[in-house]
Amino acid sequence: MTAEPSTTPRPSAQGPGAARQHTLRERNLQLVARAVFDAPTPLSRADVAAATGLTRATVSTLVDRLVEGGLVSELPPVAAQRAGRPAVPLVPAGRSVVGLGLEVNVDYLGARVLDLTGEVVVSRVTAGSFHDSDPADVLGTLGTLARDVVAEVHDGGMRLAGARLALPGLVDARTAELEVAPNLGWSSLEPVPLLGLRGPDGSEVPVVVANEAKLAALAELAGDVPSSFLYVSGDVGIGAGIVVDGRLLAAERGWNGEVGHVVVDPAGPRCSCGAYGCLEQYAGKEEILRSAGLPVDASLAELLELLRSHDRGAGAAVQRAGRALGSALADFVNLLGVSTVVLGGVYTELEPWLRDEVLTVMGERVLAAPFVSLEVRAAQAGQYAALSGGAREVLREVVAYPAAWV
Amino acid sequence: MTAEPSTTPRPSAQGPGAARQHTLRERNLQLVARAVFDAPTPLSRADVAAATGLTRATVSTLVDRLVEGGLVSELPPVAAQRAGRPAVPLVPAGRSVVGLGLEVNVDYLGARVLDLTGEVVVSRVTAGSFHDSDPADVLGTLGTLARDVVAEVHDGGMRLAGARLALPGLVDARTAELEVAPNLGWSSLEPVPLLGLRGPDGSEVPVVVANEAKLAALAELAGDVPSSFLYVSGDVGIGAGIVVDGRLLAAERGWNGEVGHVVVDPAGPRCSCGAYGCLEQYAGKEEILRSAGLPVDASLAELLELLRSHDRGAGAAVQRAGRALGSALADFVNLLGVSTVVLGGVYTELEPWLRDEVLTVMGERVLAAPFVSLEVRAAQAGQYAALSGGAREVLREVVAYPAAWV
DNA sequence: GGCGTTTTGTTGTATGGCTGAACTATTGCG
DNA sequence: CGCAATAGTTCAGCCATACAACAAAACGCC
Repeated sequence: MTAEPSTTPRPSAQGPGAARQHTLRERNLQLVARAVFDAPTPLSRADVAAATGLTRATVSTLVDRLVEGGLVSELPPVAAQRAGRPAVPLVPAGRSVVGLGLEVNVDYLGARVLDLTGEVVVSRVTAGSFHDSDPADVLGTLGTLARDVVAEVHDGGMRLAGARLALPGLVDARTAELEVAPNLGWSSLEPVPLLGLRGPDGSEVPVVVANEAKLAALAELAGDVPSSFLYVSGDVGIGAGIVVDGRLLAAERGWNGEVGHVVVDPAGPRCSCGAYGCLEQYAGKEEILRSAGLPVDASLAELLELLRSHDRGAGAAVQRAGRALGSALADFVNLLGVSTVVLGGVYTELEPWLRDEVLTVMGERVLAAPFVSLEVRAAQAGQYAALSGGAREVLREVVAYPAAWV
Repeated sequence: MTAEPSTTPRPSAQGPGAARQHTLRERNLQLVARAVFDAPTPLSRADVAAATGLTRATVSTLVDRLVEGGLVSELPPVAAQRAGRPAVPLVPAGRSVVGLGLEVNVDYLGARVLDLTGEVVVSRVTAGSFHDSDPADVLGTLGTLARDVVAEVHDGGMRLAGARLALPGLVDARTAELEVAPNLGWSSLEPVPLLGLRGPDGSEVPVVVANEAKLAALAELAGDVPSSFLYVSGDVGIGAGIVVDGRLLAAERGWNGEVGHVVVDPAGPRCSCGAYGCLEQYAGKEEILRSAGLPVDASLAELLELLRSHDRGAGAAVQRAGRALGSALADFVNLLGVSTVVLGGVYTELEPWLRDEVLTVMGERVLAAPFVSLEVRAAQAGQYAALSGGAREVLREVVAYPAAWV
């Protein structure tokens, strides 16, 4: 278990390396895997051939490999209504290869395992309060939890492809270092060794660290969002993930999407970052609560309660946040040319009260507004989206480089 | 002339199509071409083999194809200082395959031809005043100019790979339609047919339309910029190009980089776009001139004159623009995670007076500022950068898909 | 119920492009 | 002048795909 492929640098399926014979294999395996995994309804080998442009002969050998490798399963052939030999439906293999999502956030930590069908195999979340916590302590706890989960998965005969650790802060994708996580009070540390995560057979489990909002953004891809969108996650801080063609837009060191400190009003209140009038001072969770007349450590439920009872102050607070958010998102859309915005984090449940203000301001400020239809919607991935997004991302790589598994 | 390849949809070198034997050829041709074109000093066949990981045998046949196709030239073998058979240096072929850049801007139009070495083969620019002009008229004039240039190139025995038309406005990349160009007074038209451009042998010349600032951004790649940067071009309007890994970041319909209407101050002056306090109201060319005490149709030279003589008002005007620009760029950098900003258009010459303010404000507002070194520099591509950038972009595609030319 | 039709999946054979090793070409050096 | 070193070429072998023929398993029609 805890397989070899993820440790190797990466197959040259589309890398800049020299293309050899086996490169063809890799690419076509990927092509076939994508066809099977992306199809809304199970395809047969012949369908795959038609979809990919490969011949049925080639598709047959490739599919056989994927079945052997445990990435694809064959369903019992179902007699169609038309003439001809019945086709064998191909589907993603369940409970075979799985991905692990891990997360530490301000008020919980958890682990979740997904299989290639997208189903949840195990999910364990523990509530807690990790404001100004000890990294070694918290990550050690998560590591223990993760080890249990990995063992359980292993006993079930599944193979773990890898793991993603989501953290609410600035993560350097190259060095796997957490630069700073203000709301945890953590800074400048390497989280992976602190997990101490090993497979039951003592093998290494490859863990990649990433920003929480970005992984949550990827979780949306399980739904019916377009392949390019902007995900904005509101909490104490405000993070964002930019998804283009189903993949995160990568920056030099992974430090993009820092929407929380976009200028809303240079004459506004001073922000913790040192500047004035940042978005966080208008649409951050604590600021919304405060301006709704609640204590900053109040729960989202309390705010929703007020909103549902048409409380004046709460309504005004959320409207104020909506205007600021709309202004920042308009900048975002002008710069990136994306037309769909998904609201995550606390914004998900506030969406009914935020939506109108956000759309109004965006309509005013987005230059291309007359030509495109801007869409703002609530996130659909449910709670602990980053856990699912992380696991999903691991599995996306499996499908993208299936050659390592056959 | 005016070759066939660009009309075909596109070779499947990295497209999602099925990988066949000849796909290997295409990819490795591309690999070898890139190696030869990107090398700072001429490589031999053996060097290319070492750089790409292909065997010398394979490289030899591939290079022979590229030489036959006129993309690569062999220099006379120069006896090295060390032992062994002297190597044959390979270089991009000059005056063989060429790209055409076209542009209509507010006060000029022009055409420029570059060859694969990056050298200018022909360049013709005509001054004019195209504020509120007739599109058919102006594009017809440009078409005539272009036809002359194409004929000249053809008579010189060169082959034209294609053309890019740069326009200062919102261009839909899919439909090749110009949505709106405020400073020309144009809207909703198809520019390419109005050019009426045909090769001397009556063949079609494939023309792709693009935004002027984006093509100017690509021209910077000829210099020593990093492969990812942000290009901001100041003029009456303010445009931007986002370059990631040497390529423009593509949005759904090509409408990104609209930095001119980013929020600087919601309490600021009303903008022509309908919103308040847009960047253009602080750092647009006309606003800078006005606040420097010059008429809005004054030339950049007059402003520079004032600045050089340490005029108070002019200095303050540029500082004000610099602060606003810094604020907008900080948002940009926070969102995209790029650390290099190139100042183009009128900002190029204003850079010495802008730079400090821009960097100061960015240092305050960029969240990752403590961890990265932000760089702000003046554009280096010279005048009419979009002409060079457009021609360059045509040739980049030739190098990226050399299989069509061998 | 047999038989043609239709569609799926498999089994050869042919082909193109890369590798690897041997070979030729051309220089420097002792 | 012969040897070592480096560049480039030639040729057999291999691998993954295409193409075509074939086997399998249904339907339907008389």
